[in-house]
Amino acid sequence: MTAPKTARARARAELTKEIKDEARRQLAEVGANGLSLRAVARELGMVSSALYRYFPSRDHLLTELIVDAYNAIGEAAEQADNQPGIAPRARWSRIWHATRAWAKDHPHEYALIYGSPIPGYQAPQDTIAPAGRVARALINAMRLEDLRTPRQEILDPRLREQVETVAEELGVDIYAQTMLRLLTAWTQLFGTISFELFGQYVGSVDPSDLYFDYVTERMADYVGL
Amino acid sequence: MTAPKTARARARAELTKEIKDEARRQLAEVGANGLSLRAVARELGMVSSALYRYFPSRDHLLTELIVDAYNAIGEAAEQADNQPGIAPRARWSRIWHATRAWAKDHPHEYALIYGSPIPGYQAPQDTIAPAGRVARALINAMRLEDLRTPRQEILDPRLREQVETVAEELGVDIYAQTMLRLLTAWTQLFGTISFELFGQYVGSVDPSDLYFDYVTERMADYVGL
DNA sequence: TGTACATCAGTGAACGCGCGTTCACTGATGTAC
DNA sequence: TGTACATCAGTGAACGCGCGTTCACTGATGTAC
Repeated sequence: MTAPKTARARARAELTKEIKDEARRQLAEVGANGLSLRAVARELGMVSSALYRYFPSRDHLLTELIVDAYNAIGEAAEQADNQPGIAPRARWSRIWHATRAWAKDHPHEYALIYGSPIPGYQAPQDTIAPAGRVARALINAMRLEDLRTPRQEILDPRLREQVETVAEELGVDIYAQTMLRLLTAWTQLFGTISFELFGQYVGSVDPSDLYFDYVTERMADYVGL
Repeated sequence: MTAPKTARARARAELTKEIKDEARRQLAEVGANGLSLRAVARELGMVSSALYRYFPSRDHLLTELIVDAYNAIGEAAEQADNQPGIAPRARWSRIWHATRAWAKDHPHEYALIYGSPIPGYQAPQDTIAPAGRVARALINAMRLEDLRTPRQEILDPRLREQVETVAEELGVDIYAQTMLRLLTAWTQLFGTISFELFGQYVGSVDPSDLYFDYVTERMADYVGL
């Protein structure tokens, strides 16, 4: 976080970045499980043990890649929503499309965060906050009156409690039913992207561009936009 | 498919099953990428080369596990819907819950089919048919009048064509908009299960039982049940 | 401004391990006559 | 029913490969006085 001053610090920051970039490149070829420190070092013309000056272990490198990926997709979503004076429904649509675009541009990083968990790997706390950025962007796109629209739906009181806790933690004043619908739309967003990237739409809506447009609209309706 | 007659054939069928069972057991521990023929053989008290009498390669074994998993989750869905005289909406709900229950009971087999693609592995044609069984079960639960309810929704003609092709292949007379909503609900079903199993609901709707009930109902509404 | 010492990056060898697949082979089971 | 031959299952050794991590080390960069 502090600005690098010495040549050594600058070199360190640069090499750290190069290691992560090369690791990302390899991720795209062999997936998270195949990611090998030795191969990364080889590609950078270093000896494998040198990497241990930068990352204490393979898992630590993976964790950084995961956090970076959550932040990158979150930032893509936020960037799509940085234009002033746009109607909520258009903002919603822009966020959906930007999220999908990032995923299609970085399929293996996407798989790293929204695919199967890596066996033996335990996600540390650091991943939780960045993991919520896309969801947060979607909520931000909604007006207060959208969040507070009441609905006639039976709701189990224990489920209501669960979502009200989440809303509190997010610091959002949101009607429980709307929160649930947002949660469902959020699931739909990533479910649709995952199905597209992981090949489940082959033989039905593949290519999925039009279908994605369609779902974006349906889910905007669904959350009351 | 033919009944085993000779002792040799019986032994072969049994060992093939034992190999797959052991492979599934290991899948649960180390995931698809970690699945090792040598480890499977070791566990069965065989020498690793012996497995090549049963499966020509590791990829072939994986393919069989994938096909088996699709069939198992499909069968779970169908089994849930084999009781006569139940209303469509209840059938829908039973299928949703049975699918989730199978996934929770077999998280690693679920990840094998609905998680990130295995790098370097190419799914052969054999997986396509069994992959559709859950979707087919959902359609079967609906009445003809549910499938044919018209809706006032703008639909891109190219998207309409895409889904009408699917409907034809399925041999179902279904209104295009309803087909799309089914596709969305199908995505929601697996998106929700994946998010639950892959840990995305940690910190919000975890445990997810009540939330899953809720989504099941919302999606039944959504498809017009 | 110059020197002495501390910090750090990168090396190269080693440890201990695992993997998929091939191949020539032995011995048991099945088949045709 | 018995024999001769063909088929098949399983062995054990080998090929050629890759991995994460540790450790004692050299030499360059940074810091304090």
